[in-house]
Amino acid sequence: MPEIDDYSSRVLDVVDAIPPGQVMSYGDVAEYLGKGGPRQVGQVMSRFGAAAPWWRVIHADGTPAPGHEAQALAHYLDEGTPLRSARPPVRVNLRQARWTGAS
DNA sequence: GCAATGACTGGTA
DNA sequence: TTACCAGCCATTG
Repeated sequence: MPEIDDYSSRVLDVVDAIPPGQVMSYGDVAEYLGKGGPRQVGQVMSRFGAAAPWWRVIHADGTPAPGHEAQALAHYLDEGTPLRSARPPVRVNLRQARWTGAS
């Protein structure tokens, strides 16, 4: 198990705070933290994503993490996340599902 | 210090 | 819709 540094810890904290049925883009998370960038968030998710609801963090175009599309889709259907496309390429409707930190 | 790399993004064709 | 490109930022060799 890799050690979790402070930045990664914050990223996971935000991801964990995303309510079911909603998502955030990598860029959104980075902007929310006010530090680093989308690539940094992605790197954290690749390392520690397993310890958080990674399927709620997707690309700006609504597509989930590569290599986990089927898993992500299963969670979306289970949580009722608004989908624009329920089959590959799987795409979440960010217009509705986007979570900015406001409850 | 430089170059390559990656679960990124937005624009253009 | 997909494909390619330039910009972006931290990590790694």
